Amino acid sequence: MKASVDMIKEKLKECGLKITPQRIAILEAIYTLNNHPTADNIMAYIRKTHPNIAIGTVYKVLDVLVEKGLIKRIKTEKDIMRYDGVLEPHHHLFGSSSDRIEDYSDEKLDKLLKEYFKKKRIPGFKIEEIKLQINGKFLK
Amino acid sequence: MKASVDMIKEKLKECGLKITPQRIAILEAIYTLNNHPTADNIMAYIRKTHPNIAIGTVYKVLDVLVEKGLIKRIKTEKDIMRYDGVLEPHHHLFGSSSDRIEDYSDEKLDKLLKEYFKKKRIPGFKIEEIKLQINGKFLK
DNA sequence: GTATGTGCAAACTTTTTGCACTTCG
DNA sequence: CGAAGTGCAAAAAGTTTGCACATAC
Repeated sequence: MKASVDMIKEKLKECGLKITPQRIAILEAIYTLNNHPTADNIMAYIRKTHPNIAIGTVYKVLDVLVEKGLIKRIKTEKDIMRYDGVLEPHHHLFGSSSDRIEDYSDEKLDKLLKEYFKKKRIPGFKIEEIKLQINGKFLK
Repeated sequence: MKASVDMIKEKLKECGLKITPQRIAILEAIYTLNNHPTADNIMAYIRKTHPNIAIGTVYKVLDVLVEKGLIKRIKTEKDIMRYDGVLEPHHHLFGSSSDRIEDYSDEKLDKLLKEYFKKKRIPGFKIEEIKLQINGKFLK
């Protein structure tokens, strides 16, 4: 997913957020890196063009973007947060012997799950979203 | 799941780990708390009976137990690790507005998924385990 | 002009590490 | 006894916070 600066500005505006170079840079980084980057990855990428950006700002911006739903946090079993700019529903492949995380989209599977949970309710719980954590090995 | 001290000792022995009071206490805590505790939760619980246990020890023990497969780390989107003593395959319900995580077992669903992925291969990836992250709200 | 956002540095939280001492087998 | 494990305290890593200054609208 590659979003233009104009698209990014549009999105920020829709959320009622001010358009700042830092926010644009951070969103661009997430879309460009596209590999579920950490705050640090984002910093490193942005430093090239914005040498003065502060780490605190990166965290603050990421928080706001998550809050507004422009990006998502990814569940991992490390104590490092990773971010995802892909908003369309999708699943994740986790490399069991690496930090690699890849997207996995599968409409047919989603339909199957939707059907299944239409009948099968979970008592005491209202499902909002189902994501698969597919753990395994990348063959490469 | 409530494991006796003898069962715990057995498990430790099977893994080639020495049987120490600290390890027993930590495993007991995880099995008793049974709610995907954090290292801190475990500490707090253990302090009652083992006032001298060190945080460093808790982390070291947890690491070894994960490494040996006696417990698992849970993927969350917080920067705090949580642990799970249930080894049978199961899924998790995540409260979207709380830190609550509950187990969800569903053999029929597991069979469905297994069938599905028997036919549908993911190129470049060897699946080892599939876990559902079911996000939603606990009605209570 | 004013509300919002940024930079910086300090603080905080969670986890890791090193090393002397202790304990299990 | 020797290898493995523990306690302690210091440090690392990741994230959050407060406040003065800067910027978007």
